[in-house]
Amino acid sequence: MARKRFDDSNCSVARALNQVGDWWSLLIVLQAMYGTRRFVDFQQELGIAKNILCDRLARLVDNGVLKKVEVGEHGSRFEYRLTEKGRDLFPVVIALRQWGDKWNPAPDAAPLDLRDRATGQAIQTVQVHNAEGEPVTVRDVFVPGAPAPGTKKDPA
Amino acid sequence: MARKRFDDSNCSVARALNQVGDWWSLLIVLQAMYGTRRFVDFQQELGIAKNILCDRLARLVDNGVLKKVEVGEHGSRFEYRLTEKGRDLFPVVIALRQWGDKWNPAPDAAPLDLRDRATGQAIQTVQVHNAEGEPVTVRDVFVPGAPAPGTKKDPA
DNA sequence: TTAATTTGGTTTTAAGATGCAACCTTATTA
DNA sequence: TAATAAGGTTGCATCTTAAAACCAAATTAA
Repeated sequence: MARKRFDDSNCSVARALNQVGDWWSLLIVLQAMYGTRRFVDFQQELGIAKNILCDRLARLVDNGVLKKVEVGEHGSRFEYRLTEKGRDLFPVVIALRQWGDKWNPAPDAAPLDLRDRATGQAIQTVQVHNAEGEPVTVRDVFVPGAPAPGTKKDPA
Repeated sequence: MARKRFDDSNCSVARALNQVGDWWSLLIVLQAMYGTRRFVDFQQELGIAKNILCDRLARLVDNGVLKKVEVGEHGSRFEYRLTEKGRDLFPVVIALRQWGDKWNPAPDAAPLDLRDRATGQAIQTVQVHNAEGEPVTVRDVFVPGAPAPGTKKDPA
């Protein structure tokens, strides 16, 4: 059977995953944030098959995450650049990267050292903040109107 | 050919995606954050096939994102609960959800209204902050030692 | 106490997705 | 003019996936 699609799910995480939730798409976005723009560069840096790269780039363009720009200097060459929608994935990618660095430290690579251009200092760990700006965990929050966790059925 | 695995990639995002980067895993984590713990509840709420759910739960347990707890009250029944590693995905999931709400607003569902238990107020949008606590975008940051974006090769 | 149901799985089977290699077309370079 | 690079497309073998059928143990209902 076909892989399930979530285009019309009423969960926005599911719909988001429909756009960037496969193996390669988010890595392509990550590479784009690192400055990669050209087909061959994506291919080499990610080690991705060309047909898959074609498909994913096209899909990301369709979804408005990337835009395909014909660069005139060399004739029919293209660049894939992040749109605002794509750049807006920055917190997602960074949060994921920090999670990976924390819980699956690289055997040989240093954790992400991302610095603010203005100050030269490292950025903070991405967290969820309440209205006062204090970090909160999943245990500190609730969804209005939803049953409290663990009380839905079969309350153990 | 088999799907490429990234267990030993030196990119922590790739390794993170190896653990929670497929379609279902992150949705399972999301459901777990909403309080779901039982096999059947995951199945019903996600509409996922049982064999896939089995596989993903086992994989998440293997990766230390969930733990499988035998609940004694009814004999051989189990609960799947988030570990600290799993709860630590909170900023990732929330950032993704907010991105989805912003760029692919639900046709019929309201955007996430997540509130701080202590204050009752809505949480903030997840952002990347510099050392001073000011939000930064992908354009405001750099990786020490890396070439500036767009200057690597074939500088257009 | 027997039958039906729930829970948590495994198996089977098809339709898709993936990776690799080969090929193709249009530019550019030698 | 030949060779190479960029950006794809096509075919094929192999995996993965989804759905439904099936299963066994533990409850619950009658």
